[in-house]
Amino acid sequence: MRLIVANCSVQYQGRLGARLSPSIRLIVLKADGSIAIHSDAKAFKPLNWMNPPCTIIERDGAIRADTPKGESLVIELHEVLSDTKFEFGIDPGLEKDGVEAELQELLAARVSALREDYELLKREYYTDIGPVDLLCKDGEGRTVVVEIKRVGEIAGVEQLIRYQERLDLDSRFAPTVGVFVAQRFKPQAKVFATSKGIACIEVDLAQLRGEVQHNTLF
Amino acid sequence: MRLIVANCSVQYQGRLGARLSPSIRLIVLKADGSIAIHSDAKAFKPLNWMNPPCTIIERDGAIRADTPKGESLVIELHEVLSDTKFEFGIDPGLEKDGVEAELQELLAARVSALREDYELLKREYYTDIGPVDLLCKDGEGRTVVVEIKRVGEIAGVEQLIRYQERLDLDSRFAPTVGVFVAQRFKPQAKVFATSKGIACIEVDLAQLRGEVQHNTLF
DNA sequence: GTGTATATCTCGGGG
DNA sequence: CCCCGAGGTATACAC
Repeated sequence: MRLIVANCSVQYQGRLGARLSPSIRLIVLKADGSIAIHSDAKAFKPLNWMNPPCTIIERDGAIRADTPKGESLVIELHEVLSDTKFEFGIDPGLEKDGVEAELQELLAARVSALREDYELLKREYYTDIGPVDLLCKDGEGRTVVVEIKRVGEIAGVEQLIRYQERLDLDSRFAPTVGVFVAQRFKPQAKVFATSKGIACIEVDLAQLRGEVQHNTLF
Repeated sequence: MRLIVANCSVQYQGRLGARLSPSIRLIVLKADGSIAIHSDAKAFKPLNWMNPPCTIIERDGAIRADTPKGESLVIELHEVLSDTKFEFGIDPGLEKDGVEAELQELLAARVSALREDYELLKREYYTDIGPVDLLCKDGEGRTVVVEIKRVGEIAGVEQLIRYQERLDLDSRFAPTVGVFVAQRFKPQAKVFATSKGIACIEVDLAQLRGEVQHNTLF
């Protein structure tokens, strides 16, 4: 990783056009060929950046990066305050928990937590318009399409409806029942889902963890 | 801006849980109180981060940040390779062109580019479920709801349908006509839109710029 | 490669 | 505050 602190101007042309007039900024050149230009505010987003693969040329106080797709980033260095280089090695990477995937995993292991008579048919059932989180069968033999979100919003309801419409075309599944599961629901999403005949079930991650743990132990 | 290169471990607890086992990384502490931890790959996304407002405490070779909302980030510094500080001043900021807003502006200035008989009623018409990009009237006096995207995808069609359904409840507008405008359409989105009776119009940004320019000049 | 969904999304704007 | 939508979204994953 190479870190340059410099007064610089930047120009990006590609998916859109973007310019940075002269100011002091941090320029990060990473081992994978990526470039990021940061101001002294906002942790997350660089002002400008370039993703690999790109060819980087440096000369005459300027750094230029071009991608095969025709994007270009030009950094003019007016005054370099610092220019250092470090060897990092390979990062072991980030471990996460509490994302939607874990919620899906926990619910797949115990769909009866949603409703007693549910039985899991398939987790991540792939339709040609995207994957259904959980496909279940209820006590009356109806196919239940389950969409899981951390936060239940309108877009999730629409996603669920798309899947239902798709599966309703298949005689093995039609007519389907839709169930929207989340740790928290936006009120509008709940209203919208209900108006479409979709049940909203609020689940608690910590509680689910405990239940599945209990299931595994005994 | 303070730049620390160090062998460190990181733990985040908040919206989810995340851990980083020991490795060399770049830690960026910005003037606004934000913190970002970067590995030597991927330009855009930090491995871990913290947004302001947060209170940062440093002691015993550890940096700890807490937000009022109960998020916490703990960085343990095992070995510091570099620790430098720079004054940046205020950044003049990023200037962009070619984003959706420009497309919307250009089309608002000349809705007849979409269809000859269109007349603009209102740009950014606010409904209670979100803003309609352009509200127009066609030659037959029908209300036209226009949704603009740089790239036309299924989600955009659903957004448009939501607005239409909302405006169809209003006798001043009902029944509405839906028009989906983009510089480029995903085939699925086109199929879906057409099946819902929504017209897809592909526009060219450069051409629109020229036309509006022409309009302004003569 | 395209297509789809997720994200500690971030960021900005309006009410 | 929240809600909503855009983003050069990035990133992961299945087909």
